[in-house]
Amino acid sequence: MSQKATIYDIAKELNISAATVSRALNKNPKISEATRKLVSETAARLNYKQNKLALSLKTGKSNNIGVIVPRIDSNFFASIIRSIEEELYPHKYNVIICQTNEDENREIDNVNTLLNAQVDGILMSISNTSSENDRVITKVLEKKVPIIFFDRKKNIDGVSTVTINDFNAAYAATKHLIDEGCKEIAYLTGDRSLEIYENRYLGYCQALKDHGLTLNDDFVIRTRSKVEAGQQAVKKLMSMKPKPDALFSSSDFAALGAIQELKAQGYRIPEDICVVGFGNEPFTKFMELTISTVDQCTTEMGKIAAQVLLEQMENTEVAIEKKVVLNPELIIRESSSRKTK
Amino acid sequence: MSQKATIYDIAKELNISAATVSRALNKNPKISEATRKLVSETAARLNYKQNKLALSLKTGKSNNIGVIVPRIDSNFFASIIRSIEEELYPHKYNVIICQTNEDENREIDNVNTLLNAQVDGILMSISNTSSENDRVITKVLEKKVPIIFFDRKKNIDGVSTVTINDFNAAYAATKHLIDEGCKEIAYLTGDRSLEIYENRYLGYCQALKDHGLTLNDDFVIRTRSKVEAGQQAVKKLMSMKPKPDALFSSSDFAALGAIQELKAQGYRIPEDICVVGFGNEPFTKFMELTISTVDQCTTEMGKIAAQVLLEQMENTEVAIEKKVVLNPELIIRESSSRKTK
DNA sequence: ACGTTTTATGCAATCGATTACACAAACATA
DNA sequence: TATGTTTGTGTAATCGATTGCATAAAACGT
Repeated sequence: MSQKATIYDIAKELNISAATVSRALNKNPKISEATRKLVSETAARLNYKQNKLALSLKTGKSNNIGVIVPRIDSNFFASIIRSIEEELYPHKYNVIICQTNEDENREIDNVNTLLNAQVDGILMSISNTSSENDRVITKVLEKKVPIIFFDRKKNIDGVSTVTINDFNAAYAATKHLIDEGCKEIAYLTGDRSLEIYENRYLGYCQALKDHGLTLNDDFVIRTRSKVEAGQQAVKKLMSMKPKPDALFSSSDFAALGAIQELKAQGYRIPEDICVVGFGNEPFTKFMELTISTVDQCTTEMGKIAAQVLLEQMENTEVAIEKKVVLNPELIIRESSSRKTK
Repeated sequence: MSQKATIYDIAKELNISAATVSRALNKNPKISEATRKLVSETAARLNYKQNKLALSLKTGKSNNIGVIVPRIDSNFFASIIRSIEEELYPHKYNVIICQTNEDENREIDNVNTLLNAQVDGILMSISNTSSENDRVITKVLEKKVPIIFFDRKKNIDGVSTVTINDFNAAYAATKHLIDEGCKEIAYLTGDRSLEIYENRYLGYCQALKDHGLTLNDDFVIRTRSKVEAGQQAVKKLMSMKPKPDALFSSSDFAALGAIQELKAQGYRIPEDICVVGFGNEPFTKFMELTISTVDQCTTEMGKIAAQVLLEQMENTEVAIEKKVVLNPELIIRESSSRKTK
């Protein structure tokens, strides 16, 4: 009986037309008070729920937006997604999430799925830099579906981006280490084909240069964002001569692994070697030895990305291209504070 | 030009009917090879994407499922959601996420929004126990939309659930503390109007009883899942006489706060007091002093919840009610290991 | 009492895809 | 040659809601 009621069911029940029911439910002033009341009572009685699919088909607006990230079970992305959902909720948009697992094919598939689903916009943190990828993004733009990159971006005409200033962040972190008296600063980098990692690398290099230190290529180690990878990196680094007296990691997880391995090898932190991570993962402030890191303003990033998207969805005609760059904050904690010790 | 192409655009282009185009795209064998080729070429050229909204309206299946959680930026929920998405992805379902922030009205609103959006099923971790809530769930069931509770459930006829055995977990944790020689075991509890917390409490009580210890009500403290709350609780507990010699917390965060405060007060862990948390948050194994905790098998929970939902979506007629209970694992680490020390 | 507004409602097209049914053309069979 | 069968397409209805246009009924003016 109660299954899914439509406006036709209500219309039949009351012997009126579906058009009248539709108008009554939408509080169209042309409908008499008496009818409106009858309709809304009947709707409630039949457990009527408006079918948004039908509405979307008619209006061409699904009120769904898609979010594509490498994975959601990382504090960074989870926090951004939370923020996006919070920002979009009052505007009645639903959030569809897709994970790529850093897989190019899945990324492309996700974009196509979202287009098929007729999302009104896409928020995306890209995970690879292939040109096949570019082609898909271009198709999105051709369909006038606004798309916005956050954090991990790529420069494509017409795509707005919301990122942090990775260069400045890395520069500040490196300078901080120099200020603490470190001279042999190693750097654990992520995949530099991604802009964020390239920019962090450049910030690191520039800070060294500006302070009269020379870049030692052996001190730059490609490290996955894993505890074990940090441990490995330290094993390699501490067998070099000279040894580093500071470590800047583009990942908090690698920084943690590094710290664990350093301690295991008997080094004192920050006395013998200072460590700074990146990401402000929750654990960095929970540790016995709190870890210095860079906060990536996830809440703000999600919020602003959503806002920029909202703007563009209202303004489908003009393709405004916005490039928002947030300024991340260097959080200095025990792992790199020699002076206050 | 390229905006959104429909099968009608393709039909016009080739001077054939939309029906033929539809059949060709669906590889209907009645369509000649020649036509099929022409159609798919034209579709590609026009950047055609099937409009799933129209399809969904026709078939009554949206291929979207909704996930409702208190918030997604917690490791627990993020990890479950990841698992759900991974499980549903091969089945071509999209995941719409909703956060309640533990707010009853928002929870109800989310359910209604999902119904309006015509989701094919709902996965939900409830955050309150009002009866208004019950009524809404009942309406979902009337519409034959399968709904499944995970972790935080509520007993409602026709609703399948996937949970962990909180009673056993708490029992095992408490017994472990007893085995370590603890006799005055305090317990930090969450909101006991939620089943999970009530069951953990009962497990704790039963373990005490079975081992000849008496329950001391003063040792049971309502504590939010926050570091600060754990600190507060310890301040209260350690000023009692007798003091506890063990602490079982229903939250890892509270356990962490407790440990910090205990150390600040000069207590040794686990020598003076043992601590066990709950949740297996990432930081528990990263700490200098690793924290014993209960793993809630998030990956499995998400996976199984998704599987149960898939089953029920295929079987809309028969309302199978499944109650899956996973067995969580007690992970013993340094914060409660006296013997191995 | 008759034209003119106003008010409230119905009709029918539309959004984009699917599909039962109909049917023409080509080919096979008797 | 007449009839049956196969093959490939087209016609039109359908999913559920909205909305421009038409119109009947009521209210009003003179």
